[in-house]
Amino acid sequence: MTAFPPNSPAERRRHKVRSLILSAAESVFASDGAEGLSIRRLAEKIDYSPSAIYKYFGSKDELVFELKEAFFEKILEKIDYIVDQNTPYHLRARGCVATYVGIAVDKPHHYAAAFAGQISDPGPTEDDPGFVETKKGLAFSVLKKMVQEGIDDGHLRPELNASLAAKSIWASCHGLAMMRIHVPTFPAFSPDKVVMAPEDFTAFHADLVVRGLELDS
Amino acid sequence: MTAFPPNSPAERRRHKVRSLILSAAESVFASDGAEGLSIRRLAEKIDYSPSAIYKYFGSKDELVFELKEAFFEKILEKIDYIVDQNTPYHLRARGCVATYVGIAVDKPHHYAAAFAGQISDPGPTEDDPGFVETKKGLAFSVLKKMVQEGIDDGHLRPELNASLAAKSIWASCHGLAMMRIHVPTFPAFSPDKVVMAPEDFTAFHADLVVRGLELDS
DNA sequence: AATCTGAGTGAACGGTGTTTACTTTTTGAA
DNA sequence: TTCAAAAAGTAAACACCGTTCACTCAGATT
Repeated sequence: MTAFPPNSPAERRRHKVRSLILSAAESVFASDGAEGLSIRRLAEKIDYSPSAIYKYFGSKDELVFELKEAFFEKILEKIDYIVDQNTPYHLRARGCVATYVGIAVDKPHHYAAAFAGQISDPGPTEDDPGFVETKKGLAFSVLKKMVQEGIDDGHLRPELNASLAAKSIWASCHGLAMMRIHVPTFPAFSPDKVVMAPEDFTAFHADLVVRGLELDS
Repeated sequence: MTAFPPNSPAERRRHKVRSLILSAAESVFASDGAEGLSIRRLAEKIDYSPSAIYKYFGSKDELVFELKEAFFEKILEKIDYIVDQNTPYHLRARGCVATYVGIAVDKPHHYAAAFAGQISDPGPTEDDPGFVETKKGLAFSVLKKMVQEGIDDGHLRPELNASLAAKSIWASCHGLAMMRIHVPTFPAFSPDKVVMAPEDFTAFHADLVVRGLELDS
C-alpha cells in the first residue's frame, strides 16, 4: 500500500504528510515528552484534524514509537562508529560511555521514553526473539563485540563472558543516564555538591566501569 | 489542623479515611502504576466521591508522592540495616546491591515512579538543598558512609572520593534496576539468552562494581 | 438551641486518545 | 471523458481523565 521509496504522486504526497506529522511531533516530544504531546494540539499545529493523524498512525503510541526508534538509531550509529575505530580498547570503551550518556542527556525525553514501555509485573516472561533486531538490540550487539575484542586482546579478564559483561556495562551507563535525567543536580547534589562537571563525572564513572573488567595488575 | 498522633475522635476519623485512601491507592499503584491509578476509580473502590479525595490530598501527584516516599523509606531501612552490620566491606557492598535491586524489581512501579519526576530540559539547575532530607538523599548518605569505611579500612583505593564513588555505585545499581524493570527479559534476552538467573547476574554486576573501586592487587 | 465548621457530594470544566459516520478529493479504468 | 471506487480528511461523539465549585448535611462548639 505504501511503498518506500515512494514513486507515484499519491505515495509522495502521503509520505510528505506523514513526515510533516512526524517532524511536528518530534519537536513537541523533544521539549515536552510523550505526556506533553497531545494528538489534538499536534493536529492543530499542522492544520489537520485529529482524526487525520489516525490515517497515518494507528495510535499515539505507534507514533511515539517511531520517534523513539529513530532516536535510538542515532545512538546506535554513534556507538558503532566509535567501536569500529582502530584505537585501543580502553579509549573506545570510555568513548562509548561518554557518547551514550551524552546523547541521553541531550534528548532526555527521548531516552527516558525509549525505556519506559509497559512494566512487566511478574517474573521473567518468555524471551522476545525480535529484540535482537531492535535498535536497542543492535546497539547491544555492537557493545558486546567491543568487549569481546577487549577480552581477545588481553586487556580484559579472559574468564569474562562478553555478553554478560556488556550487559553490565550497559546497565551502568543506563543508570548514569537516567540519574542525570531524573535527578536534576546529579552528580552535584547536596550536601557535598562535588565540584566536578557532569562530563568529568561521566568519565569517572566510565573509569570505574572499565576497571571492573580489567586484568588485575 | 490535623495532629499526629490523632487524639480527638474527629482526628481519628479523618486519619482513618486518609489511610483508607492511601491503602486502596497503594494496591492499585503497585499493580498498575501511576497511570493506571485513577482518582475516579479509586473513589469508587472506597465508596467515596472523587471530590472527597481532594479533601485529603491536594492532587493526585501529592497522593502518589506519599506512596513513593513510603516505598523509598523501606529501601532506606534495608540498606541502612546492611551497612550497619559488622561484616567485611565487600560483603556489605554486595548485599546492598542485591537488596536495592531486589526491592526495585519487587515493586517496579514504585521504583520507576520514584525517579520519574519531571525532566529538567536545560543544563544543570541550581542545587536543591532539601534533597539531603529526602528518603533518596538519606539512602545515598548511608551508601556514602559505607564507601568511606571501605576506603578507611584499606579495602578501596585511598585516592577515591567517597561521595563520587557512592554516586557511581548508585548509578550502576539504578541502571540494573531499571533494566530489569523496563527490559522484560534482562539479562537473558536474545540472541544469547545467557543461562543465568537474574539474581546471579545481579551478583555479577555487583562484583564488577566493587572491583572498580578496589585496590589494584 | 443556634451557629459554625468541615466532611462529603453532584455537576460541571477543560482536557485526553480514539472511533464512527460522513464529505470531499483523487485515482484509474471503461 | 465520464464514472465508480479508493483514499484523504473531517466533525461529532464516546469514554475516559484530573480538578473545581457550589452545595448539603451531620457533628462539634458556644
